[in-house]
Amino acid sequence: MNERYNFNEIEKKWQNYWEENHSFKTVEDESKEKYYCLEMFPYPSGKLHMGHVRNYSIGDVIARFKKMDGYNVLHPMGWDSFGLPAENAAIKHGTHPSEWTWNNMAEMRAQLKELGLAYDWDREVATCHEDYYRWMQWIFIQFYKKGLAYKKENPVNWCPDCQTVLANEQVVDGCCERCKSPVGKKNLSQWYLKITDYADRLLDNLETLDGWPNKVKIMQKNWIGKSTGAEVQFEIKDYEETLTVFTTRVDTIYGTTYMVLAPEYPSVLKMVEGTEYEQPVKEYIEKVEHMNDIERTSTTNEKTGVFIGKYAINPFTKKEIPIYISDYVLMGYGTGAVMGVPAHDQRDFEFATKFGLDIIPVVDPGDPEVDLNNLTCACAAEGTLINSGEYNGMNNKEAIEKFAEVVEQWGIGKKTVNYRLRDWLISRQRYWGTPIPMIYCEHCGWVPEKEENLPVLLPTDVEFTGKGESPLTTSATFGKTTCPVCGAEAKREMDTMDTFLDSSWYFLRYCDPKNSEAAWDPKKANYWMNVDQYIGGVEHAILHLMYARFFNMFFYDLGLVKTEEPFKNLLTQGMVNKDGKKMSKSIGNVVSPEEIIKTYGADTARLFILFAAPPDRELDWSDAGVEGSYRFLNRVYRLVYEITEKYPEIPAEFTVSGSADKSLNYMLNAAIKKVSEDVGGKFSFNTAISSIMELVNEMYKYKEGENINVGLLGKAVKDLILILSPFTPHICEEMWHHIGQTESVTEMSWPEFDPSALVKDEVEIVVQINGKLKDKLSVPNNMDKAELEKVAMDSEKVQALLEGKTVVKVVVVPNKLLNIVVK
RNA sequence: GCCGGAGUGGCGGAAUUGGCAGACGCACAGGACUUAAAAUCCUGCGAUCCUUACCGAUCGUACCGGUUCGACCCCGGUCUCCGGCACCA
Repeated sequence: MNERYNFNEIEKKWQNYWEENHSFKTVEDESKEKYYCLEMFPYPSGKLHMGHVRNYSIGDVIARFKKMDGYNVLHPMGWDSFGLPAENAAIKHGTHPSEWTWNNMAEMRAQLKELGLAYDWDREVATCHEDYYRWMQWIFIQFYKKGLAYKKENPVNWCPDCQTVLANEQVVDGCCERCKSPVGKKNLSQWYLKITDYADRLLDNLETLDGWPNKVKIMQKNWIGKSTGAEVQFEIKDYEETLTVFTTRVDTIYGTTYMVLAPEYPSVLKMVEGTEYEQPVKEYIEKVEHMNDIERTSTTNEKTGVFIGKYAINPFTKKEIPIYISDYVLMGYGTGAVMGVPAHDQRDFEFATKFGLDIIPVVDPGDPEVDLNNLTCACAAEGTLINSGEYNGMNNKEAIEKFAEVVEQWGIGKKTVNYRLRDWLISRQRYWGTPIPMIYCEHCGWVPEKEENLPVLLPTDVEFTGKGESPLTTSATFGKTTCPVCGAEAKREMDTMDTFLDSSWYFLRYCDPKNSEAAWDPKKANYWMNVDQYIGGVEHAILHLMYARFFNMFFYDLGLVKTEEPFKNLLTQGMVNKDGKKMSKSIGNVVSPEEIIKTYGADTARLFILFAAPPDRELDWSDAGVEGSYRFLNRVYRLVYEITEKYPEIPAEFTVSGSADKSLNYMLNAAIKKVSEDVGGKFSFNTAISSIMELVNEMYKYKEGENINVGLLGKAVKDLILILSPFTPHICEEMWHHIGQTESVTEMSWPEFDPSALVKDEVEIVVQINGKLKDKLSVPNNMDKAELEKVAMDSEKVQALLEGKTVVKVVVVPNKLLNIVVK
């Protein structure tokens, strides 16, 4: 060990050591308790950013700690390597997406290794590798076989200029992010996964996820958006068809004064055909078609709509009510038809006001401030029914149940549940993704590729123009095949899968990454799953984390995994900002991990990022703060160096005696305890580090004192290195070997604290008068209440302060505090 | 609009969950070492007041109120900021 802390040399040295010794290789071992620590794998964009560094530093501390704590730790890393940027790079630079991606992965892998992350690199997976996407295709076919994958024509985002479908994320302010032209809707036949079949389980299971942040659970709950209500059928006057509405407020049905359909409602055109309403209705539908989602769903819009010339009949009042179409009703939710109750729904109120429709109050909240005959806005409050025939006086909550029963008896409706959650559109007109392993045959329709023929490989003879359909269509060979059922000539599906599918099961592939017979061996998955700790950005709170849960439930149903939920505990880390703003190229406040590692080393970068803020909070990057972390590591290094220089022989046996010894021993054991708790479960890395800093300060003080107990000091050095090692592994490995250890610090057991060292001989008691701090007393530990009270009352200071006062009461908390209440 | 979360020194953040508010670090100021600087070490560092100074006093965890011997912590209300959902019937 050098006199000076040369992080460059040290870090390379130990990274090579770990690699050569396969220090983090893991195999299944039934005799040991397992711990699966997982961080969200990155998209190989080319360079690591600080968000990655934070994410992986957190995971690394946990993984290293758990390993030292005796667990068999699985800590893998891989690449979410399919996706659009590779294709855009191909268009821009003329490189193949594959080349671009693999180059990036190599570069980022090197950066991850520079951070000294304890991964089992033998388990590395890349979703763009045929060994991976082969099983992705197999999984898709299992979905298909269970009836959970289907093809359907639906309106999707369409850029007329680029001639392609766009993902929702690629539509910015209603325009194509690449060419800026307005995005429209187009009906396309696309593949969907029936995630809605799992809506209830996805929702109900949230209750069991005790180890998840509440915030994420609520976000998923909102996203699933379950609402219970009823469907009710309305007859149409002089027309044979009926219309069914969905409502959560069937209790207000007597107040229904009109009906609205979504403009896309299938039978609207038929209903107006040949009437004077045909023209205006068509015009309105066309206008709505040209609106993007932002325009259409804005709540600030004034209500618009068109009367279609027909009347529905309210089944309860038998009154005729006019039927409109309006863009505020969405075809994709409920039935696409809504009963308009202006008195009790704000949207309906606005619509009715605009079109001069009746507003009939049917629920009286009994609130004197609400003038039911002169409403200025809809009244959504609970109350009793009025204007509701025989049901007047009934509580409206009861009426919800009652009316649902009534419509069911009449055979015109039933209680139903609706979800905001939609089926998952997984088709992408892209090249760089998993080919959907489906084949279209004239005779047999859509059939899956035979499982033994997988993978359906991505062809290499394709062009990337950024225009037209999927680049797969430009391949001379890809599309032509034969039907797996009848053998006739057939065509392959040209679309690829949404990359969110790839990332929905990678945690299972890590359990058995090289399996060529199956996606994974359930035995291995049963050993490792579920993930004990998952760590990643909160931006994945809904999509990724819900898709992965959906997949895992499906695998559970197939008997491929033993738990429904894949992630037992979840930690969502906060963003890394600079000067209070998100780091971004356009603002120019990006701090690159590369530079920091070059200037200060990986250990400093890791330490700072863990020390500067609790993991789930935002972290503001501070150059001065990094300096501070660097200074601390230098301080530790110097401490160890100086001690070993001065005391080449450290006795193994020693006794703790004298106040200085006791104080150091106390600090040492307190730090071990604190770090164990903070890293082991609370994930409060910042306070763990601060307790190590306190220990280091104490050791410096002790070292300069008299009567040095070399044995004790040596023990402190040893434990200090051990408890610091999960945070800053390189420097600790260096110091560990320097103090004469021959095994890697990563193979060591986590030190245990000695509870007796934490028992102080004397404790400080706070003396309060009327709750205000007045004095502090040093008394023997565990002094009993009565004696404590006596000692306190006898103290000069208290005596003086009590002059002329009457003591009403004395509250004593042993070993802590004493409060004298006076008048 | 609905649903969450948060508000503590100049800054990042602590506080065993009702018991010394401000640990640890950063910044700043003063000092030591040095020809000098860097590095390092030592001291101070919530506000106001009193005092020559030491000692001390009062206030202080967004704001107002409550419970309690005692409140950053519990309860009621208000404000601000952040996040999610949102014409979902």
